[in-house]
Amino acid sequence: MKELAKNYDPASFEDRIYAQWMEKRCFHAETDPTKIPYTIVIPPPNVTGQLHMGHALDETLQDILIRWKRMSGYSTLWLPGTDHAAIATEAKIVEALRKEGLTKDDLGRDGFMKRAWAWKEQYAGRIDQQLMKLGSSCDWERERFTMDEGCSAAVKQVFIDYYEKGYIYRGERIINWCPHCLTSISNAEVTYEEQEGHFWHLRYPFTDGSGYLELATTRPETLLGDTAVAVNPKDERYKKFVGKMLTLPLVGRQIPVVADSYVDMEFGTGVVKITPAHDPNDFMVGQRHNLEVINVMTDDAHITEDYPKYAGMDRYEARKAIVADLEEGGFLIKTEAHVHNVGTCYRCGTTVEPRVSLQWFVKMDELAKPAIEAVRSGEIKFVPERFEKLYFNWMEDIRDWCISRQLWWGHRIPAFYCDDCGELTVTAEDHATCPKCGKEMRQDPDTLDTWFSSALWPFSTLGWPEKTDDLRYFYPTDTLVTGYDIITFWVSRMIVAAMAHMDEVPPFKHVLIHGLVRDAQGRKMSKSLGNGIDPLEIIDTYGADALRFMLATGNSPGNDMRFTDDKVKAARNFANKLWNASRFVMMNLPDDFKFTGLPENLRIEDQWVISRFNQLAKDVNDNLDHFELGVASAKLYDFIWDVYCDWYIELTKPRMRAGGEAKSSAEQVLVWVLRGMLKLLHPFMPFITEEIWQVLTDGESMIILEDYPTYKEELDFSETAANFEKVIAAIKAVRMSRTELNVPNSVKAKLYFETLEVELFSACSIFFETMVGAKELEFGQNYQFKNALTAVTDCARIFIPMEQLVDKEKELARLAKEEEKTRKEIEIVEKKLANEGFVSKAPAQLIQNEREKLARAKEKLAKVLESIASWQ
RNA sequence: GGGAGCAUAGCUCAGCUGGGAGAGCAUCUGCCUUACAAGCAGAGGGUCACAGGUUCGAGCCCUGUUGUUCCCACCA
Repeated sequence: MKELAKNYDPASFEDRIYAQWMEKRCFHAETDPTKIPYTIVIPPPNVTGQLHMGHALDETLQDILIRWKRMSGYSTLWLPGTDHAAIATEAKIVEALRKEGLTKDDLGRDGFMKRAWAWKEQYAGRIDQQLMKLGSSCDWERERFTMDEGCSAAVKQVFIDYYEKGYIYRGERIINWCPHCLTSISNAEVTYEEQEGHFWHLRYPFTDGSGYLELATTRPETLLGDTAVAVNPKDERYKKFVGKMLTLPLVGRQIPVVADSYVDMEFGTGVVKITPAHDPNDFMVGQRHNLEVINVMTDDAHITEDYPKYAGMDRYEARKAIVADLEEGGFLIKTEAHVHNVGTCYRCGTTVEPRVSLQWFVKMDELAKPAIEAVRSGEIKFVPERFEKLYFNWMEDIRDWCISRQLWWGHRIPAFYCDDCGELTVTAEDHATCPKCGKEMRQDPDTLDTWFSSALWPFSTLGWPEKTDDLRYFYPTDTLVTGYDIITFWVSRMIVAAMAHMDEVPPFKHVLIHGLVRDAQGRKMSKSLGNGIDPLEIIDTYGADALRFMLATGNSPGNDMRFTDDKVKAARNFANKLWNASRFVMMNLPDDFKFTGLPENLRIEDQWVISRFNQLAKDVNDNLDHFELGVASAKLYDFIWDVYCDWYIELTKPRMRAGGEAKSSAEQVLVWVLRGMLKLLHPFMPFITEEIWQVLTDGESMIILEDYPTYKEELDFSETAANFEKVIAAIKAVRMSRTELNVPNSVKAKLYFETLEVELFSACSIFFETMVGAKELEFGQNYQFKNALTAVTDCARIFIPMEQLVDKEKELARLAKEEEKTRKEIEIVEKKLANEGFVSKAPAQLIQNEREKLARAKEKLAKVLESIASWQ
């Protein structure tokens, strides 16, 4: 038999194991009608050159689920995400071009796209390298979909369909514009931050010279585009001014006073200047009052040529200049400090500029209805459930979705214009000729919001709109794994798209929501803070299994987790423990060892460990079924470390030394449990389990092709196991009194038992000899020792007579502590049983348990008291 | 302003439908017991934020309070 290397070194086998899975096509998805399909969707990796810990979490969770399902007999497929980070991607490429002294326009659209693809390929290798170990169950060969290769037909189809049904329209809207990225960004992509600014109180004079209105603004530079001043119609102070004209300072334009309920009478002076082109609310007021929309800024937020004095200044320079001019002209009353929220671009951090422009929109209210219903009816379930509220909040208050982006990297909008006659055509063709005048048409230069194509992921990747076998077999998918931060961006839109285009069949059944991975201080990992951790470095240091296990353990779905090195280290130590335990088992196997399964004659400790394992298999399957990955992995950790390593292996050591049947039966049980354990753990730590498995089975099989263990009725030995727990309790009690009294392990002593369980303990005498330094065991009643330690459990009193003097005070103190603990327990249980309400209403089984507990505690107390008395 | 989460050991967090307060790390004690010092055997440490309520019984359910984090909306 091969041997495991002396040291656990993940780097020495992880790559090799991965290559084997790929070579044997272990995760190749098949539309096998004899199997149940299990499809999983995970979010798009961000192809910007860096994989974040959040993606590592996505990959890990989905990989655990896939492996578990696969071993449980399902045909599995995962749909990895697309490259969604269009803005960031484009920005990176533009930046690279700039360094070469080039712009997008120098390359042209085709040249730019070529360049972008080359850039993407360059990073793809790195991303794959990182992803492969965490998301190793992905059949990359088959599942490589990209934004232009895989699903552009689907994107066009959906766009045209929406357009024909009237869900897509083109309209002038006030949108968030990023003057740095030069593109519109959706409301969801704007982050608000508090900034210290000023409140400038201004004076707008009436044209007829009859005084002025005072108003306040935080953005004086937008004054150039003012086309009205508004007051609340109910405001008695200003009622008489409604309809009068004002002269706009510095500009001289005549603007009306309008009445609109949008104005808050309580705030400021109750008078608001209206700039429809540069504020969303003002835009709406402007629409209600038919106000002119005057844009005063260029794409990159500089003042336009229309205002020669300020032309070319950026918005902040213009603000200074205008404030100075206002002051000079006597229009400035006062300036106050003011803290207000400013919208910034979530990508580059630039303050967004509300801006009127012609954009494409999807009308959402109708489309949202079936999507809301899909969750409401329970067809789609969020885990944990509370995130459904977030979903409903968003969907029920949904706004139209601006889908056009002024980027080149993305799906182009399939709309064409005729420059001659102004005709608009929407078509799937790459070129269009005008249906009216026959001229070549010009395609809309914009691209679609990347979430528009991402929203189609659950079916576009399966070949839709073609009716492929994959689509029939794997749709709808089972589970979506993602973080709560993109429920609104992506999850909601996938549901909407599927309900609209897949005959109202929801795209997935479960949405497993996980939290964010934060740094050790609990801060969000971000580039600007520089606190991001590269998963690849962690893998290099500790191994992929350790990182995976850490990510899956010790947290519950939807809650954020902090990333610390210590946690990864703990996971690595666990892997090391498993490695060494396996090594121990294997080095004790004879050369001609054949695994034949559980032997006929199981000893008590065998039944105990088998029964515990059986229960573990049941628990882990249950937990995984409920997406409780953290609980499942914690149970595996406890079983492997505590039950198997610290107890069972130790228990078998005397048998291994003894040889003969004792040894050979122990070998079979050790290997049986080890095999089962490896299989149960495999989804969580695939590499180490596969490596150990292959050595253990002489490379004859792969663990990923094995069946996942489940609960077996015939392996339930809970009664024997409960008995054996008594032995464990006794060993622990003896250990405790010995260590408390500082009796080293090397000091051997005879143990005297007072117990009714003579048979049980004498059968287990070997364990007392090897584990707590017992010379031999004797059973009897009414022992009297002058100089002995006592260990008390609820079914036995054990004396350990010592040759050297026992510290009487210490031993008495220890016993007193024991007495107090036991008395407390008795008190609690007695109180409970004395409670009439409890006895009459609690379940019978519980009452029975309490009675037994009381009896045991009383027995124990009696024994403790006896021991104390014997020292007097 | 609307909504949600969190508050449990020194730290990081588990605790699934209400039924004997847990883990890892840290601390202390004793061990190189030939699988493992990345280890072994033990110990100490918690009014489960606070106040009420429901219940025979509350870390868990309800109400309120405080602290904290996040999301959405608004902020002229």
